[in-house]
Amino acid sequence: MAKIVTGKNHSKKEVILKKAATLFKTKSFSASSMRELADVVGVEAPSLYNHIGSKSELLQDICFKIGSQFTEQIEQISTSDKSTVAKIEAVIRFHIEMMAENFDEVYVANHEWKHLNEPYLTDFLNIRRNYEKSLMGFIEEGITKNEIKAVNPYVTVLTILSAVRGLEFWQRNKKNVPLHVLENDMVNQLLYGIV
Amino acid sequence: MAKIVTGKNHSKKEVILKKAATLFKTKSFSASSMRELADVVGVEAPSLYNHIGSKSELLQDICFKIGSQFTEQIEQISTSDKSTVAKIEAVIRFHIEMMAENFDEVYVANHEWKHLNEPYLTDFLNIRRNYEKSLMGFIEEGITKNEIKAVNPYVTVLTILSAVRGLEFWQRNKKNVPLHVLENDMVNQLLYGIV
DNA sequence: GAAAAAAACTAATAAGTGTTAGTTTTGTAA
DNA sequence: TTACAAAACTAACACTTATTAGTTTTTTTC
Repeated sequence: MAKIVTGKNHSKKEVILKKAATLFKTKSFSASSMRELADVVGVEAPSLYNHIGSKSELLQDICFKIGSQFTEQIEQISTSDKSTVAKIEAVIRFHIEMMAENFDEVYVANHEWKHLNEPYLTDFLNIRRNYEKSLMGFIEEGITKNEIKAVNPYVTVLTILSAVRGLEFWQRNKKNVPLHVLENDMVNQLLYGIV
Repeated sequence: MAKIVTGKNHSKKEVILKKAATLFKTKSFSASSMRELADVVGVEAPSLYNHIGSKSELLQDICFKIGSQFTEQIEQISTSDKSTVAKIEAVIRFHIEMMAENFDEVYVANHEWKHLNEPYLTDFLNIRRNYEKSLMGFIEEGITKNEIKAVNPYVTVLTILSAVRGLEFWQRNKKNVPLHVLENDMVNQLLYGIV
């Protein structure tokens, strides 16, 4: 009889969630089966249900855990006394660090949210929309204060968020390009350009 | 007995491919069934097989059609006599236009290539790697010629490609932000920054 | 209009899906 | 040791999956 091995400070559900994130990232949510997940966890598929409610619930937990971490952070940056440019920089750096530390979960939240059921799908999209609004607020504030060029705030938010989201492709080159180089160069390009 | 309606200059396979791209974009490749596709096409599922080889083949066709369009374009830009900055700008603008004109296919190629079977998966990744190398060549050339700051070329490529890939999120806001504004502002931010 | 080819159909297959029921084993407290 | 709960197991269900076989209908060609 196999057993779920839990490290210290990790419930069995957390172990399952972590392995699910890795599986969903690698194979996508829909193409991942509960039997495959069970294999990775080292247990028979039905045994998973002693710890989790459903396959959907796994996706929900991953997406909202990441979602709330980002929300929390941007609220903290909002209420700080940084300059607007420094706020934007802080957002970019936080994205990069989240990507570095919670790659699988962030990847899944970014790519597989589409498979959330209602009402979670709507909730998740609202969280994201609010996040984008906060960041857009920084941009607008920066333009008002003449700290930032008169650009279209929406396009700027789109560009920044897309750029940091693309960090998933960096993973394979981790060794060649260390984190701090990536962080500094990306911040510099997005804020000051390359020309 | 239902029938596949083909507009002029479109084979029945092309009709299926177009609808498949839309379906795969909306629901993801794995979560899309041949029965759903058949529904959209207006025919029973087995009838599709008179025109296509398999579900996988649909994904292959979509990915490689888009892949070769990008490859062709970057080769053309490579052999042009533009300045390096102008070359980079041309790449960004081409991405935006491709996204605007072939949204579904580009989206699927960007998101669902993971589900390609071998040897197609390897081939596709090679195509992408070569594309990235070409773009990286422009950056390196620009640095050598002092037209571009001394940045890390890999990070720059990553940032640019991620930004343009993120245009998929722009679709919903098409009406508020017209294409030429998006194009100009994104080019400007990536080349000249926002500060 | 007859013959051939293309493209639709129905029926079926084998494999895989998430999940439940019921049972047995394991770990914990008294 | 005994009782109880947690967590594993096997077996099974109801469905869905891509795809094939075989047949019928439609379209094209002469």
